[in-house]
Amino acid sequence: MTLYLVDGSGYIFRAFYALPPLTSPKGVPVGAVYGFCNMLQKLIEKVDGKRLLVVFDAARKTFRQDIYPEYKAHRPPPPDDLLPQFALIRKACEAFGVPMVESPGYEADDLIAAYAKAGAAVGDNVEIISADKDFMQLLRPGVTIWDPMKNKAIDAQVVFEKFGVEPDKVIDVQALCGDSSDNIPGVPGIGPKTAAELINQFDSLEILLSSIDKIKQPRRRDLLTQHQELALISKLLVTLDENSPMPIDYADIAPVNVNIPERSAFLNDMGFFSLQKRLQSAALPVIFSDSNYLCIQDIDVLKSWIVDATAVGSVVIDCETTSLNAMRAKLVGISLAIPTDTGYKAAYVPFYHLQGQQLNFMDVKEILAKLFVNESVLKIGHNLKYDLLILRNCGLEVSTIADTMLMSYVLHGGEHGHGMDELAQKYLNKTTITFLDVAGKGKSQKTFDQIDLKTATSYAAEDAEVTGLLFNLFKPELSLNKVSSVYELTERPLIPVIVGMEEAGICVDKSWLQHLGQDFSVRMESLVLEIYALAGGKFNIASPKQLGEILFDKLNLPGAKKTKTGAYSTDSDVLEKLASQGHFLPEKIIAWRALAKLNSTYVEGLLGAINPNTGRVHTSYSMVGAATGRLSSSDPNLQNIPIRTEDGRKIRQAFIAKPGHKLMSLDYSQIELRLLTHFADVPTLQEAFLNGEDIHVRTAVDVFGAIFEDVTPQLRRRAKTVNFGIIYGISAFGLAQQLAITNKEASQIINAYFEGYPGIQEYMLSSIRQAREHGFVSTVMGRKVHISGINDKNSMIRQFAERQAINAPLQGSNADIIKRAMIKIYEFLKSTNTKLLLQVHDELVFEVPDSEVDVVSVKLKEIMENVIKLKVPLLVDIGVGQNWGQAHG
DNA sequence: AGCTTCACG
DNA sequence: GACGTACGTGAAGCTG
Repeated sequence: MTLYLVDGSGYIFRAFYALPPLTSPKGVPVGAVYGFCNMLQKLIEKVDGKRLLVVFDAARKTFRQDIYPEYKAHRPPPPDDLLPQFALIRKACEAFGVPMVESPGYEADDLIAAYAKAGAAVGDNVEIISADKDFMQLLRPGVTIWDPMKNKAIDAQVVFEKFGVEPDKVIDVQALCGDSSDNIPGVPGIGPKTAAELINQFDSLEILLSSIDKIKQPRRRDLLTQHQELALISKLLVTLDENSPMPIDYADIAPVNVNIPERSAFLNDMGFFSLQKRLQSAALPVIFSDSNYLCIQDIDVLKSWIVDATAVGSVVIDCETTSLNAMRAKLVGISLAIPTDTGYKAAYVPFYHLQGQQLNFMDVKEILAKLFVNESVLKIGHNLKYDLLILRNCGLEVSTIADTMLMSYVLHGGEHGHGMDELAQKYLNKTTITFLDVAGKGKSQKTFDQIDLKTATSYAAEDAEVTGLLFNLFKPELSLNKVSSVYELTERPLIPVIVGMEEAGICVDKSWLQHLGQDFSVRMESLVLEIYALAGGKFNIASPKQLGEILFDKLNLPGAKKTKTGAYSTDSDVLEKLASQGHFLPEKIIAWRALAKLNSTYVEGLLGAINPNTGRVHTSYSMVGAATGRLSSSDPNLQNIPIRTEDGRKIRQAFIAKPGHKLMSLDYSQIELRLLTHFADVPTLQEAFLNGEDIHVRTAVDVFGAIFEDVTPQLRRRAKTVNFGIIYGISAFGLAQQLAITNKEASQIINAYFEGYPGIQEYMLSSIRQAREHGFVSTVMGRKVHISGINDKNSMIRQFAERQAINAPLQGSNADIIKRAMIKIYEFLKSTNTKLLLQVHDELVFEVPDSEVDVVSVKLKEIMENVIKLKVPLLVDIGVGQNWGQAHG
């Protein structure tokens, strides 16, 4: 048995100073209470049936003041914001069902010592939850200490580092060196180092005092002789009273007994919504089938399942294939799950496994096709975008869909990932069989068609069942959490749009890429020779480690910076600084790196990504990749095709329209700054956007105080940097870095910005406040982006979260707007021969028949600009050309 | 597998 | 008083 003893009073003070100030909806300061509840919950999760006792100080006056009136006398009274939190923390203990004790005349520390002794007496383990050094004296076999703020154990080694002695001698050292924070006098003139040395030599204070004549140093001898009394009193003061009275008998400490309604009421009262939500989603009763999944090998059995699914009105589907890349994958089987009274029944229908008795796919297809297009049967899937693409490539269409991955995304975006294995663990308390479990990993990894039917069934059917159970769980949550509209109007209708884009792919000019590859390679070869000559020898230019050593050890160039792992940094910031000082080697490295990047990532990457069947490149969009609501693109990533340099634009020119067509690009102009203007309601910026002004020039005027006609390109660029900085949740340091100015100058610019654009600072503060109070921020469409770490005690983590809170509504609203535009455009394009091919966050790329260019472009622009009515107009720029380079303008 | 660097919005 | 930051992604090569 373990007893956990929480130093409640100590924790309150530490939490109060370590955590950011937080107020409840009623305006009561609750920062320390929040920290306390979190800590308590973590403990309760860990404790699991064992016992927990929170110990408080009863009042300021204790027996120690009788011995020594000055004890803790200089301590200021607790700050006003902390006072009301003492009572709230006691309420928190009640709400969490945790017993607590206090005893008049004794400090929490004494009670903890007494309970620790009682625990040791009956052979229990005792863990003290506190970072207070005064507990170190209690450390012994059976008694451990845990620092709840730093989340680490305080063991004998930590004690030795602090006091220079073993735990059992700590009080002797404290008696000698005293403690200014508690006003314990000790022996004046003796510090911790000397104290430890003396105690290690003499073993205890008493032996030391009786052997003063053995001390060689005359000064120490005098001090000790003169202040013997003080030393003995100090020892009394620091020694915890193991015999203090225990208000609850050791044997009667009740196990934790949570009263859930009471806890909910308390947490809601405090405004701790994120904690409340976390606790609600824990411990849900979910019934799994007996895991005796059926492998369907008989056509009549399959038919009966379809009858069932049709009768119930919903079915989970999950395709098993040979590849994660949907455009290259071959379908080998489909699992199904159908709701029952208690949960789901699940089965697997294999047809293209290499071994085992299976149905003929043509027969299966015929039966499933009817089910899939039946609009009164809901087809549920996890990442249905993938399954829809696979099925479409087999000639199967699916209507009326629900996607548990997207449900998780709108409910829990920013909280955690949305993979099925992770969700099953988190929400169903179920460890699923993973693909790696059945297929192995590395070179010997099997494809799914090589898996035996029994194993395949247990994996595939389980996935279908899990998906069904997740659907049951998430569906009611959507409206409870007010995210139904994001799910129904944005995420779900986007699925077929993305399927269409991935299926369409885009044409790349193979011979142009090969030509570019040649050109880049030749230029790299000559750079390599120059680099070796400048470096005085051969080395691997692609190795940052070797490069760093050459630049900073061998050539002793200035400005060496270290990365967080201690290696030399050789990133472009560093190299460019060196190059600007006239060093040739860094300049050549920069040039080589640019070409190496273009060659490997783009020339070779894109050539390798051409699908042999379609001759086009098909990216895969992740609908849940970015917490803010953005899409992400991979395999290959077509959202980071170069454009900023001349060589880079040559890569972009490789994306071409098919014969008789043009590529057309429509992008939202300054959409995030417009959104900021909308959210912050800044009159001058609204006016500037209404008048179609150059917004960065305007900023130069408003913030730098320039005259409109005098804004140079350089000044405009600086203003642009500031505008971007604002969107990113500006910090003086970050802006200073970016503009190569001092922190002070950067702060002045930021202040000028806040003054010139009233509303901006309020927007930032309200975003941060919302994140603190609710754990998420919201976009224009009501998407929630959860922000974690906003209440963290570590200021770095906290400030990072604050910048996220500022940026996420802007980035996320942009994502919402373009997604809604894509959905509307998809409907419109059904009546044309134009296809939407790519999305790059604020840009859409289309392949348009030459004859449709004029008509379609007007309509697309209109749709995009009118997705939503903001306090500023949305503006879309259009470009058309034979390739993406031309189209982007 | 983690780190570093760099491509984009 | 020190710390170490601009927001969001994915891919490639090196290193251990």
